[in-house]
Amino acid sequence: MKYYLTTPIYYVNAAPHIGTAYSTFVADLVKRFKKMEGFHPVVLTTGSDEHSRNVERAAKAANLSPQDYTAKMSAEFKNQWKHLGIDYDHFIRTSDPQHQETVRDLFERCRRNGYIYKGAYTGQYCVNDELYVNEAQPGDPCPECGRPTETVTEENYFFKLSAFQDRLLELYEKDPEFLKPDHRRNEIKSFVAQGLNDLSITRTNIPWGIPVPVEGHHVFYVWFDALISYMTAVKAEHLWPADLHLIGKDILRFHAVYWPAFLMAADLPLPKKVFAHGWILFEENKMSKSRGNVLHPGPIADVVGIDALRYFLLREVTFGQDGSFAYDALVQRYNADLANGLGNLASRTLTMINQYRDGRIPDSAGAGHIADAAKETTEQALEAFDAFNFSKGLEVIWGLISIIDKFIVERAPWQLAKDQESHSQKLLDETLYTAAEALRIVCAWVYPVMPESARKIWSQLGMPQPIESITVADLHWGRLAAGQKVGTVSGVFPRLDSKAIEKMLELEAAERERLAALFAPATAAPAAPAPGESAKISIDDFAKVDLRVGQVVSAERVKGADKLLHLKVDIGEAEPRTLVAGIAEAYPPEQLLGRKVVIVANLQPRKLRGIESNGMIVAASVEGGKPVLAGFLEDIPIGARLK
RNA sequence: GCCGGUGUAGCUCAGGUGGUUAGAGCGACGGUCUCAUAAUCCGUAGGUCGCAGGUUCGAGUCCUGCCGCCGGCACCA
Repeated sequence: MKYYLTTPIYYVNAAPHIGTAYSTFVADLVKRFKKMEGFHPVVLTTGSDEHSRNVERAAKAANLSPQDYTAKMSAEFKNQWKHLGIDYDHFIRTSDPQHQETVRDLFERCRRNGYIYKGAYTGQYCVNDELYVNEAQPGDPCPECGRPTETVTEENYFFKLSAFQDRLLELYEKDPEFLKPDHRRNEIKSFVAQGLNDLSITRTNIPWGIPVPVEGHHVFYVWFDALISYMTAVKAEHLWPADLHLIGKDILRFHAVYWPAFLMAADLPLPKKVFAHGWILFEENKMSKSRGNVLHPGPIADVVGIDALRYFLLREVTFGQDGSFAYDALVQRYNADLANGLGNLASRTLTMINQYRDGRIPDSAGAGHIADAAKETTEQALEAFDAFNFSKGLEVIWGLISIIDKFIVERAPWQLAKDQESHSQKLLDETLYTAAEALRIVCAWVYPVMPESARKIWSQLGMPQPIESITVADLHWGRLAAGQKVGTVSGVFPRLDSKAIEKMLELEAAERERLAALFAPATAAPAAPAPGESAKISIDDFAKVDLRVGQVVSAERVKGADKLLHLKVDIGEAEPRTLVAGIAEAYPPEQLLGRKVVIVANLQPRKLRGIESNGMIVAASVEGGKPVLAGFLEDIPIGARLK
């Protein structure tokens, strides 16, 4: 039976980081595990999502054509995955020519079934997130990224998403396996239950995209073209539907709502499962470009090894929930679990076989209670891995390592070796066989998570069969052949010292420089404004903004809104200005009383929650962080203008 | 504001349908063996099980209220 799984098709506006690597590591693990379980073929698709106005602009900023820019970016992804040992089968680029055909086919199918219509859209659009902001006013910032939205008016094709509300709800209800983890399914259920709006799926005036059939000047909306790449990749092999889409929680809605609706509309089979994992935080904080705390997998892998990074992420983070990466936690877990645990067990077991049995696996059935423990371990680990609960599975497997270590101490083979009595020698045989056989089983279990390290231990055990071909049958006790010659013993996980962290920090800094250089605008080119950056303005432009010093005279929360404060600010006019500011989460109202703040005095009035806001309070903010108000160190009279 | 989740030893977390002294791993401390990567193994850790009530012979385990944290939606920057 085949098994087809996918990673997200990664958006090419940033180089791969530890978050994208995480998704991809898990996909690689699942692929190897499913192979062990006997699925055939097991096929993994990854790729790059390359269309959109934003990509087009980024390309322009780098003084490259979209083709060249995306080629460079997708090559970077491919290089990273190669460097990280990812065993993927297909790398699909949404700009691949064969992909156009699939997209058009999907569109035609939907249209033939009556789920596409032409309509006009006027509204706010965020270039950065490819997002239409339905209820936004002109000039409003994007709810996702905070960048200003742009007003667009387009005649577009719409997808009748609203027609699928019931069928989607029925899907979630009838097939709980479709969407995991459970709490994500509940979120999506309540989202869909609130009602769905039709979706504009084409764009005009963007040359960089897949042209809509017949309509030369339309291209497809990036999500309409991206999701279907999962099908393009395996069209020739007829592997659709996918058995698993691994995604991050940030793109859940596209995969759990839009995607199945598109497929329903086209009369195509639905994927079997969508699993949304959480984010990898850096020491409890969200990683983001603007915070400058994005970590990359290469520098970490170069110091501790790819496998150790994989192990850490999978063991430390409960799959499906957010998890935290920290250098010291990585080093600690490496030393405790890999060096002292698995590495040391392999080392002591193989060394004893060399010393006491001349490097040959002794003839014995092994100790029964350890065989039982191994069987129990396998059962529990299988259950955990099948449920995508990798941290639990690894915990169970490490439990067996602990049992063997204890068993070795109880039997004290170094004592038995001194006694030439046949009883002792037989017990020594049994002890060594037991340890080696249990190690073999642990090693087989470790393979999907840490392929290279498992391969090393496997070969040190002298196993004739390549580890890539093992199956669940190899997890049974007694498959280790007596008389087999073990290989040369060498440490698989050398202990790390504190210098490892310094080294990783150094390499991370170097990696950031490399990536910055790679994606920097070409030096000779005139610097076009990139998204998030600002174009230069003249002093006259600046003079248009009336910034004033004001003093807060009253502040209260706006009922029914978490983030809004209703403020009255004295800026030296007859009456204090009334304004509404989204700073309630950062500043309790009483803390603001009497505070001097900076106000944009000539902003167009706007009603928020029924209160007319006449101006704006100036605050600095970072993505995902709370706003911080601008203020003055010296005293300054109310009403003073900033210029 | 609405909906959902969650709050247990320094850290990460287990603790179906309520029942003797609340557990594991890691870290820390003490001890031990010597095959092994100063590893292993053994022992110790006295934690108001968020707070306050309630049901019950008996509650981390059920109910109510409150507080904190997280997520989704709304709202918003």
